[in-house]
Amino acid sequence: MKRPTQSDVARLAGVSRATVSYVVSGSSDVPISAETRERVLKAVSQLNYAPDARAQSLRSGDSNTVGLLIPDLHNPHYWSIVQGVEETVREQGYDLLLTSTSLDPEREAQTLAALSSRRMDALILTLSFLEKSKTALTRLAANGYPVVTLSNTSFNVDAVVATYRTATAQIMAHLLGLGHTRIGFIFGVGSKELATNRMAVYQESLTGAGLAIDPDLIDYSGPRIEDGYNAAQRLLARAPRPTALLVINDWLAIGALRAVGENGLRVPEDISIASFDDTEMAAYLNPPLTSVRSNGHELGRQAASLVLERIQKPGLPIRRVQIEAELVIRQSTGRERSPL
Amino acid sequence: MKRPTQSDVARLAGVSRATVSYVVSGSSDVPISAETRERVLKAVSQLNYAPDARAQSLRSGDSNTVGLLIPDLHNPHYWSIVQGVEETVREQGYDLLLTSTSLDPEREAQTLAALSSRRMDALILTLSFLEKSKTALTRLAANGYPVVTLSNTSFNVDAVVATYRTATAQIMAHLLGLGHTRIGFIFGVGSKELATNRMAVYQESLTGAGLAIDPDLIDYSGPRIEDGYNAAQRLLARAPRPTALLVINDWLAIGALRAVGENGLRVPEDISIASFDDTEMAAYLNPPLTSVRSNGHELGRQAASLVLERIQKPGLPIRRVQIEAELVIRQSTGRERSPL
DNA sequence: TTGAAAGCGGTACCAA
DNA sequence: TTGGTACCGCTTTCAA
Repeated sequence: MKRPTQSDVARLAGVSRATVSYVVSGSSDVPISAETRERVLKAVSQLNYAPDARAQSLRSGDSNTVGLLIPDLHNPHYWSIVQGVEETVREQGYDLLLTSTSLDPEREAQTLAALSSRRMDALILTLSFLEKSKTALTRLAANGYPVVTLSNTSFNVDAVVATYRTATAQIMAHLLGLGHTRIGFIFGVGSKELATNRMAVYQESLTGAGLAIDPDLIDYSGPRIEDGYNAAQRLLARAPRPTALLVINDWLAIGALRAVGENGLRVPEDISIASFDDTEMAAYLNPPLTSVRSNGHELGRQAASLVLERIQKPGLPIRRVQIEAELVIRQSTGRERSPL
Repeated sequence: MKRPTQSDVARLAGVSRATVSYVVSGSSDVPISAETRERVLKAVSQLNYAPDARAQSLRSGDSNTVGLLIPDLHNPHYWSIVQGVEETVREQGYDLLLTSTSLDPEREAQTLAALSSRRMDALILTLSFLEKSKTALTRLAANGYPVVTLSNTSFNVDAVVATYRTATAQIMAHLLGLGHTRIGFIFGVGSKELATNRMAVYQESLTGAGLAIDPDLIDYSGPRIEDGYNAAQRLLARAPRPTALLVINDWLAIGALRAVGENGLRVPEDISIASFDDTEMAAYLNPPLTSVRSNGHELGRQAASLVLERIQKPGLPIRRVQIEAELVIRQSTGRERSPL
């Protein structure tokens, strides 16, 4: 049993396909007699007809769909981005095509190409492998196709970027100010290209304070919550152990928090923990997490707005929205006073 | 600057459109001379041509897209479902169209209708408002369209359901066995239709133990983390306060955990907390959460597999996969011993 | 081995 | 106020 088409409706109502189209689309500029409209509508509901969005899209040129590429569905920070995007595009009558690359560089490039086939009205990308995806991206954006990236790229497309420089300097100053001199860094990021400036500021702050950079205190882990746990375990096994842990995101910080607890250490009395993202749960953890707020939800909303606006006005110049991350101090950081 | 079409490639390569189609699709059953293929491929890359997926879909009948409807993007449980689905469909070469209804009954029904227009190859639905969405759903599934629901419905479609009965009875027995007689229930669920059996078992267990059902101990809250926090605050304000809190999901449990902490109570010494879902973070919270595992990731995978299989074999009988939720006891529950 | 042409299900212009 | 029809970009017979 096939789905009914416009023709089926037309036949049943005894009108032409054009008339069905007029009635169904409700275009007010084509006058249709009340009587005809009635008949068509009856046929529509009788057959349970719904126009084929693909055909409409093919003909009209737009698909009412926005594509979103996310590196990793495990990280709550990305969820909040998705939320922001989904909300915003939906408000404007668009649907969301979601793709994740599972942090696989090959897949990221492939996916970019695949997305191009779908002729969506716009694309929102949180790229992880900038170098690798460069060609595909520039190709996509070449003809003024609405694309916005949420990564700190230098590509010639609209961008919404969270800038971590200042906030990272602040969190380091905060920790240093509390007397911490051995600050571990759990750097579990999908691709190192991504958070380089946070790493840079971490190191600058250390040397700026006259401290040496101890490679043993930097742990490159995976992106899963247990990776954060394991990284923290490794770091805590150092002697002397770090008295503060900077964690690349809240998700891993949860794992770190657990590891710390299992080692019989209290936060913040024995060890301080600070992280990035400040996702919704950060304030509710035990203890509430000191975190650098990057506000994924807002990033998502901004990105969606930008790209939706570009659909309307293709002539717009390239825009670059900076959202300053902001340090939120809670109870997971405190004065250094552990005997070691 | 428009995107190049098949015709453009054909013209540049000096062949017919059909030939381009053959080469691009790489269909081995149509022999193409190496020389021609070469020419076409060169034209393709020169023009940067990518076939229009909408046209392909319109013509060939399938869209390689699976739709997923989720009630609430805030709840991590749903995220794990999304993950499972996304992974699975992607493995099979499908894309994912994600829609959330933000727990709005009207939107749920509308969305269902809208999804129907898109002629996706299959639909995976986690409905919240069963009664309200009934018509739209049955209409959708009417013609053997591949639909699977993750809700405990009686509709005549494939279903993957987590059954909570046994596990809920177990968790109640667990709490009761620990000596708790005042067990609060934070019931922050999008739609009450959904978790009725958990509520039923909660009440049955109470009466089964010779305990009265105290309506003051049941808090109907919202689905956000702060709703869990507020609900717990309200419950803790009762006199005498509950000595255990059963929370409808991990997300709200995080909020509850915080509220408990702010009241100066220790978990589990002063109060026990147990919840549902056992999302990834449950084991890492402080203390690790006793939770009923419903395994969203697995639910998502199963649902996707089911529906993908149905695409292949439309004749399959309706299937109903039950996944038994399973009690995972951790450190957030302990013996009742508070002086009150 | 390649090309011509008929659709897939709509939209929108032009005529009637 | 309604109908005829060209076309969106592709796939797939059928012929050549």
